[in-house]
Amino acid sequence: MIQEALREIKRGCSELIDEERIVGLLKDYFDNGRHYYVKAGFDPTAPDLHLGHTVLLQKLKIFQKYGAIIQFLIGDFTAQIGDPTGKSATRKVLTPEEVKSNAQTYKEQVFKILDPQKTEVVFNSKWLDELGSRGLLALTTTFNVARMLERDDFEKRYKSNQPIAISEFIYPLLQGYDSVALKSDVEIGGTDQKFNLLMGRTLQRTYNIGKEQAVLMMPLLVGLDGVNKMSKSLGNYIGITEDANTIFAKVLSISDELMWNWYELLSDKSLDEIEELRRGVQEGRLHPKKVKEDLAMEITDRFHGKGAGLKAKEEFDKVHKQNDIPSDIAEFRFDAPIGVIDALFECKLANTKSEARRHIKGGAVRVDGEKIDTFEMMLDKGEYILQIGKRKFAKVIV
RNA sequence: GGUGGAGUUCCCGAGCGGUCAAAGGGGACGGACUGUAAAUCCGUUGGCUCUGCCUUCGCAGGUUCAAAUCCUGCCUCCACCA
Repeated sequence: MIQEALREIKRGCSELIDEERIVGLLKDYFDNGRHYYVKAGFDPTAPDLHLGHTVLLQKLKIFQKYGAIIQFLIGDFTAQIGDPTGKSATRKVLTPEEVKSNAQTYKEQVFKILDPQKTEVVFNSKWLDELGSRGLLALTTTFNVARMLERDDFEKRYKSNQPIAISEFIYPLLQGYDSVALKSDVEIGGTDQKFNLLMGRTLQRTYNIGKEQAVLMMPLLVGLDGVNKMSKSLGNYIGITEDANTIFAKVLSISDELMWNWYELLSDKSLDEIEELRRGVQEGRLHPKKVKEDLAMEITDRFHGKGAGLKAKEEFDKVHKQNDIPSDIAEFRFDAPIGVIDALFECKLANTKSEARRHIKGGAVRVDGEKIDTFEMMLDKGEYILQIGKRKFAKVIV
């Protein structure tokens, strides 16, 4: 029982520190029904979650299955500093209203995965505000610069004479202090958080709270491009509030190779089931596309309710396999005959008229399914289906 | 506070008086091939009333027939020294 739980907990993780501690917690839960606390911190500056964030959420869900109470920490105080992951050090300070509204958004999105009954949403300003200068000073004396520089990012910047703000040194301390205040038993986070996560252990020891949190690190989800980590700024992401058809289509667009990684990190399927799928594909019994569709449907269902995935798949097949037009394309009406180029522009299929021309020249434009090769075509009274490429459609009524 | 360097089209990065809407790469978008996958190959990548015209090379002026390229001032970023 414990072994099975442990296996699920470790699934996909890149590193687990203090496995014995986890085993102990699980044992206590199975034997005595005692709950324990698993902490995960989130930044309130970016309330829109994408699939990358859900890797952690999936993991938290598994913990909930095995007796954990989740401490869903919203770092409203620490957001004022900004985690020093190499980017710009200064950040916009959020107003309390903004934090509140972002937190609300979080809750709505997060509870699509987590069980609210087993989750506590907490804000670190609660105890960090109270800490005061005195407390902060005390906190800083527990650590020293040399050790702070052990952190990869700091070390690199220090050696290459890049600036490091003092406040950036404070950040890991505060995050670690969160674990002291919350008395967390486990903290999970991305691999990029290793230093901060370990700080929680160190400080729990320093402050003598009688336990040291285990640390579970998850790899960063690789984005749609198959190369970089999923991030909004790189545009290789799937937002969990995106519509069902988009989510489905985006998942289906990842490479077969990446699919297995996503299965491990995002699917509710057991490791055995996934292994079986993999073998099936290897032996040619299963078409990789079919396997990927299942994953796409599972993920779509997760955010849009059961059945949404299947619907999205049907819509997808309708558009692509049968070369049919989608069922919900935008309609545009014009009072007078209009040239194709203007029509493409007005229907927003092309951002500029020059772009419209280029697409025609490149053979990408179809009117009612017929490829056109002239700029001069006029759309007289009637209905037309305009199309650029395979997926951009518009209906024109003159 | 002092000294030196840099700001180019979505990004990186060449260009250093005309042949520059600006090399090359990346990304993006289109085409072929497929499973609208990946990989690969090809094309496009400032705007428009499109064989031409207009606006772009940090900002503002100036020199010149002609400037991204030269000069002046300003702004911003960075490095080194203090």
